Amino acid sequence: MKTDASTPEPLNYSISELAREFDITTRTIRFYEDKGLLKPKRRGQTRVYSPEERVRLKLILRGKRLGFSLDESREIIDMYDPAHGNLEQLQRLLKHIAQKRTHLHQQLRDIESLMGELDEAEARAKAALVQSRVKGSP
Amino acid sequence: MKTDASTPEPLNYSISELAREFDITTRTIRFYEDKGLLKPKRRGQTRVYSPEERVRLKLILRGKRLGFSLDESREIIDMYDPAHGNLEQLQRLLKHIAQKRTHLHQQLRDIESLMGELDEAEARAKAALVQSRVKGSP
DNA sequence: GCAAGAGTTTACGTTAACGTAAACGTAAAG
DNA sequence: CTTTACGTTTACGTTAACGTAAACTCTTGC
Repeated sequence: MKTDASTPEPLNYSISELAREFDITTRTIRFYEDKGLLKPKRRGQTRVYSPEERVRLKLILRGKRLGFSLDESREIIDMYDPAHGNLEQLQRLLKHIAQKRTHLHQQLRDIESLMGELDEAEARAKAALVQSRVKGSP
Repeated sequence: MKTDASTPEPLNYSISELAREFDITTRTIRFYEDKGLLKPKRRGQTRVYSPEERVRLKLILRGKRLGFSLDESREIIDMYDPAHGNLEQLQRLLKHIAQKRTHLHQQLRDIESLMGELDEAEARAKAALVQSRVKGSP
């Protein structure tokens, strides 16, 4: 049994469809291609994006939200493919993965700190707001 | 009772001390000052950084780790001070805080996804590594 | 008294990540 | 046939966040 019958995968996307979906410009998408992050097929001279390419784009944008450079996003995306074969590269890949994990852990700590501080800031603001009402509306 | 006797606060820091501690250049620190993120005192013409300024610097660098621009970091730092008095600004501050929280939640989701994917990638790599050993060392 | 070391200002250079615009091709609609 | 919509390439412009270097000041140890 082939696990299908779930998503009817639109098979392909145009550049403007992707631009609309992710709220970016076509210029941006072409720029990513220039940088080697995307490699769409061509129908004539027009770019045609497969679902896989769409996923890559999503990964790039997620990377951006985490403050990654395009090069970093490329590295991460490269971790997905069947690991370039040889043994030495696999070792490096594992190291690389470990590094990224460390990075993410730091980000987690940073976010937790900031969240807590936002809580305090909000509390102070609300307190000040009450004061301001007392003095403001007699 | 004054809650003291804990940290012997070095009282002040030179620009190069801070640069060393946070592993950045003095140029970077001066740049942040140019952009209005730091306002050290002066002893003569030399910059003198208080513990408070040091904290601001830490906040800026944490912001960088989270992919924030200097302007965003400035906004966040501004949330800490006694909320500029008037009522309307307090409302906006609260909205602003809510926005940042939303942003952080998105980042949390992104990190969780990426973590999971790193796990999978690592598993695949390790599996491939085993295969490579079997074929590689007879 | 002077060389070394730390600090300062001023200014031009650089890189990443796009924006913006010109100039052109192509296919469907009226 | 020509307008409209979408696509393409090429190229110059822009902004953020520093790097790099020159030219100068101050203090401190020898």
